[in-house]
Amino acid sequence: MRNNREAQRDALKQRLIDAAEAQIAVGGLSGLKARDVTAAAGCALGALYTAFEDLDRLILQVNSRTLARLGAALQDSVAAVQGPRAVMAALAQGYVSFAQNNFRLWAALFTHRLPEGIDAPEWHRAEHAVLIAQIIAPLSQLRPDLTGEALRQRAGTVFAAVHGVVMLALTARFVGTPVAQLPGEVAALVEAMMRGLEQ
Amino acid sequence: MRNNREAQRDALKQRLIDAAEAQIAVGGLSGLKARDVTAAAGCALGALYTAFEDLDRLILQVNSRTLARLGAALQDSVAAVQGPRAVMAALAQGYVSFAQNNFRLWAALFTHRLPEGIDAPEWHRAEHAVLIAQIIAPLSQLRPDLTGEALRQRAGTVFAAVHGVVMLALTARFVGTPVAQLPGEVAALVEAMMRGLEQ
DNA sequence: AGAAAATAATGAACGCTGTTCAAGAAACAA
DNA sequence: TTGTTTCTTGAACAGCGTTCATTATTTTCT
Repeated sequence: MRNNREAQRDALKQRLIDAAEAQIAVGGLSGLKARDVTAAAGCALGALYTAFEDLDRLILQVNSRTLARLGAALQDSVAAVQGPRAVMAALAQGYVSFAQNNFRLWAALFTHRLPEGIDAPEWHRAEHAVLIAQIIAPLSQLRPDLTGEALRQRAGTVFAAVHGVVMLALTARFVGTPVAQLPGEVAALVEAMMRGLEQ
Repeated sequence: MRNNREAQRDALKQRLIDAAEAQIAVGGLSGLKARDVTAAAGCALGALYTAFEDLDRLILQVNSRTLARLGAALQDSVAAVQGPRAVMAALAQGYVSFAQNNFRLWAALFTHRLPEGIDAPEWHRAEHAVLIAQIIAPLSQLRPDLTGEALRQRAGTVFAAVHGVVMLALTARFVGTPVAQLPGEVAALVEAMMRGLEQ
């Protein structure tokens, strides 16, 4: 039965990803320990390295899940919203909420680095599109002159600007908006960008 | 001679900070190793812990230097510039340049975290004001209605937005503006924000 | 000046980390 | 069943930050 083998292997992988996700959610990326995660998954220490190349690749899987959940959350946030400006505002607030409610998993998306010289597989690279995908439609309504790569790039800049405000507010301890004012400041930023970006 | 003791102690501290700065500049925060830094500073491993409480506090000193240099660089970038919009644009470009030319030291400012539960001393906290200080004057010209804490907060948001774009462009490998387009995208963002922020 | 006390420098040793690998167990093929 | 392949195991390894008894130095006292 080859099925049995592969099934058990996949089950182990899932248990490891589950355990790693739980551990990151509680203690952040630096709280993820090989010994703890294998203990929680109910396997030996060495088994981790039969399922994944190393800890970094396991983190990749966790980040992959987080990106999927983030994409879904953003989609939900614009489900009942009409008009490009309102969509942008809703997306920004959805992003703020997700970052707050999934703080350590969200932070792991941006703080994790593969070892020098190794880059992430293409499928994972592609998953990051969810961060920008939903910005493109409303942006192109506001700026019909932008198309293709230029549009995509401007969408990336809009995302990065909002992300910067959220990131500094939630993680930097010296600069950054107080969390209580975060939704308001993000709203103001998005509105200003939209007004300014309109031709 | 109490002077001699203190002088030698201070000299050791300086050598350690120098060595740590050099090491971070080359290999990033994760490239900073206690054994390497003490070897480069010409002292024993244990001596580091007579000069600083731990490696984190040594990094704090390096970040302190970087912030001072960044502050000076921003000041230089607006030295011969007139008008609030032009000052904002110059500050943003100065920030982009500094981040590019001092990449790993700049990144250390935002990636370093003290151990959970320990927060940075007030003097270091205060040093981060340089990131926002120069934004306040031109912003208050564009928005005379904003004063005091509200003005300072909006300045923080403007900084965070620019920082986000620079950060994602230089460090995130999946999203973010290509470095070649970074100055242009930042310029567009700042202009849009300024246009949008004007009442 | 020399002796005593206080302080700093030293590097082996500790505990923790991610990762490996020889040995054993389990699953498959004959 | 028997032989072969595959996976699992956890002790062992190398590297890390940090500590601490020991040694060396500097300062203070007489």
